[in-house]
Amino acid sequence: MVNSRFSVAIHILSLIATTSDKSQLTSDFIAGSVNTNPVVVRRMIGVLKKAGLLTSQSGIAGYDLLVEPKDLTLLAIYHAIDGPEQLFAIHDEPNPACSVGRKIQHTLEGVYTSVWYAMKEQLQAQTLQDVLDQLR
Amino acid sequence: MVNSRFSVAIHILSLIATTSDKSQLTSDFIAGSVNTNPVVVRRMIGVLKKAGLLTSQSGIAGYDLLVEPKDLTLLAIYHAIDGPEQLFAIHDEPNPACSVGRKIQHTLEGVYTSVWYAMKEQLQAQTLQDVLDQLR
DNA sequence: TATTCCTGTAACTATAATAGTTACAACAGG
DNA sequence: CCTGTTGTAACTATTATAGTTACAGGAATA
Repeated sequence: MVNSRFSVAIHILSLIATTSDKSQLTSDFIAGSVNTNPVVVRRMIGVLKKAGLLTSQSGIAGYDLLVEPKDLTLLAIYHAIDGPEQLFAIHDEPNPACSVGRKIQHTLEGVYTSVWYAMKEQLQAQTLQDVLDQLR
Repeated sequence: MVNSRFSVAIHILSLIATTSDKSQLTSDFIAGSVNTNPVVVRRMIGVLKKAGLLTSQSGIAGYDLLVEPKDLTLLAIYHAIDGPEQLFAIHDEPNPACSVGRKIQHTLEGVYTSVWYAMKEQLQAQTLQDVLDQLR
């Protein structure tokens, strides 16, 4: 199972999208909703900011989305947090002297790529707005 | 990224399927092809055996598949090694006092389920025989 | 200006997953 | 017996993840 960063990122973005009172929207407040540490939140927000999904100003409470929820696909969020394009790890340096070992990496890459594409399609089909609609 | 057990399992099963000289097929030989420790191989084989995919006899070299490669889907292998049905972790105990926190877990479960189904379909569509064909 | 609240970030710690390793009991067959 | 093998428990090393402490610096305001 992959880590919970993707979940936390979606949670944070949902809060930013739905909280109208910006002065309330501090990393401390967000951390209280996510149930984690404010630094973990600020760290994640730094990543999302770097990816161009939101803005913030040092010293001032509040964050703003730079992309409309309906235009923000879950795939874009996934990429923002640097989610891997390969779901399954492939073991290192299988034996090239063995006919299976020689070709297994390339073969598995093909298999995993088809799996990843199917996943990708799902992530692209859903936006932050869809998530917000379900949160109501 | 998920661990490499799935890759190792497929590698091991491929070797068992393609090695005709059973006396050669020891955990040591397999470990040499995978490039890992024989105990790691025996451990994994124990798991696959428990799932009913192969047999072995204590003290005797050689393993035998119990399912025809063409009938063995990658999904079955994935399930055998207890691959999680949920790809992404969801953070624990979001704040129920917050409207987002209250519903985020359920919402994300729905999102991740649709992603998992797409993945599942791909894993079910490919068999060990497909892998063997590509290894040639 | 001093105070307060906030962001941004570095550095450290704790925990858990993963894989690798050592060790050894038990089985098979010459 | 002796050798080579499987099956398993137990331990270690490495890494990823998340949580935490600490603090520099911006912004607003009394």
